[in-house]
Amino acid sequence: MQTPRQAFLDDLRFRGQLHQCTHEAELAAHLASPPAGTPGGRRAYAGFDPTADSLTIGNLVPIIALRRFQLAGHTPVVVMGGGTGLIGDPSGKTAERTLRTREEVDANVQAQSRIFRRILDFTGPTAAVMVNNIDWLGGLSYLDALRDVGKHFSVNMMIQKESVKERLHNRDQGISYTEFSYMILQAYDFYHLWKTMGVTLQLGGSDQFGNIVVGIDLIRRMGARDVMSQQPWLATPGAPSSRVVDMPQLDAVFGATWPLVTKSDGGKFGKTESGAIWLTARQNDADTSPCRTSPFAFYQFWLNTADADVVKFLKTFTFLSHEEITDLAARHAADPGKREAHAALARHMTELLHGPEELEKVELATKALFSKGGGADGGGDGPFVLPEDLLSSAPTTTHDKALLAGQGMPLVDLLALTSLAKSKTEARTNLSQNAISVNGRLAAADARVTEATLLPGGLIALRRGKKTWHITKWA
RNA sequence: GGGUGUGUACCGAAGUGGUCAAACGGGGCAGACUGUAAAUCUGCUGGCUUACGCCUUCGUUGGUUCGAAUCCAACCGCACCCA
Repeated sequence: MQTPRQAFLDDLRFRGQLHQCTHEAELAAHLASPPAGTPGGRRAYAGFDPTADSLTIGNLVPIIALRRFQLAGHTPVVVMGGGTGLIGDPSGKTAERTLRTREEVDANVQAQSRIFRRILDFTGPTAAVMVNNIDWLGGLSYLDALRDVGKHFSVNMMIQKESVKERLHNRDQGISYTEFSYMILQAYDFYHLWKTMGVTLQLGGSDQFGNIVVGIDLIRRMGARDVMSQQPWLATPGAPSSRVVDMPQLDAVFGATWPLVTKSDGGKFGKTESGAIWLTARQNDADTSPCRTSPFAFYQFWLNTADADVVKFLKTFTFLSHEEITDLAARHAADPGKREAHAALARHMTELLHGPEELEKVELATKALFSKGGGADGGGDGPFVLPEDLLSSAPTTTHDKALLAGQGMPLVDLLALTSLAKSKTEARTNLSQNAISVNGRLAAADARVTEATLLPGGLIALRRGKKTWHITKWA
């Protein structure tokens, strides 16, 4: 019987989340046997770039990987790139990045930490640790860095790296010395975490494998000195020591990567027509304005996962057990139309990021808007009931109530003022195609809105197609 | 610095004096069918107009012409080659 700590890698493998891994067998053994007196197990880290004040679902994979690590009985370490974020990672980027100011980066680090507190457990023996690499990179002197760190890097090796090579051979988009050095900083991060906190594993996306290996290399080189001074956590009696006899502890440093998330239709994961899917709805807890991605939109994103992707996403993103996932996959195969797997995915993710209360609201709204005979598609019987969530998630505009007096105004004119149509012509097109509903009822091409159209609260709810809503307020 | 190309709508790409709001493909939006999928089919895709039609647009600015995306000039951008 495996212990949870051992099972970490197998879990990742089941979920298709193990792409590359250094010394897999040794890593498995390493995870299985943390030294006595360390209830927190082993320590692994993943880095995050504070380029925005929130994270998108593209960033979800590393957070979830850390949480899996934690659930397996180990200690996750979140490294906020407050320092590296000032530089910018050239991986996968075709153009030099714009530099952020230090204030921007600091603010982003603060804002993002909410998300980590939500998913990771910061209490108990395996309490997650959050650190900011500005704390050690910020104080690094240029000369010291060149002497102590830079000496271990061969430029010949660095220019072989894919992320750099691409930019070197691109005639009109070169790479600055700044971004070229990014690799060194990331490697130094790993070294620093290893030395001061005993972090022995770095997790990252497959595009990070090169950087991770460079970090491992650096630890082997710089660490040779440190071993001599007998760092206590390096004395790991249970650790495998077969590889390098004279320097066993230095061998116990690992990297593992997951594959980049792809969609079956080749589209970019995490992007919709209306932009990226964010993990938070608001700028901060005090903010009440609708922005980012509402819980409703978040839920809908997952619910609309393509059939071909749904099982993969369950494996990648949820903490459901292998049995539950296998079961859902079977049910999905048996009756795709029922969309049980989609619903489970959407529920799980929404609850994880937004909590049970929000999930409940979102599900009510979904039911009201989409189920047959619900408020939005009532088809004539009973008053239209506007789901509360729509008020906060749908785009809203305010208009002068005087426009509704008497004959009111043509619906065409109103649509052109909303996010639903860019011009009257477009509005007319939509109307003639029976795409527009007012307060849940299909609207005629020559329809007008009057005071009689108003819902309680002075609102009129417009819908284009099946899913696109716009709320108008009248005052 | 020299040469040769090239610039058309959201993107790609036809169009080389009137019949051009500009073929075709992709993308987008909507409808039908379904499951709030996928695939398929249909419509729309510069603006205003119930409509006839009108207005603005083919890198920019001028010019030739009754008439210019199309011809001329200058300028700007981009690509490749030479230095």
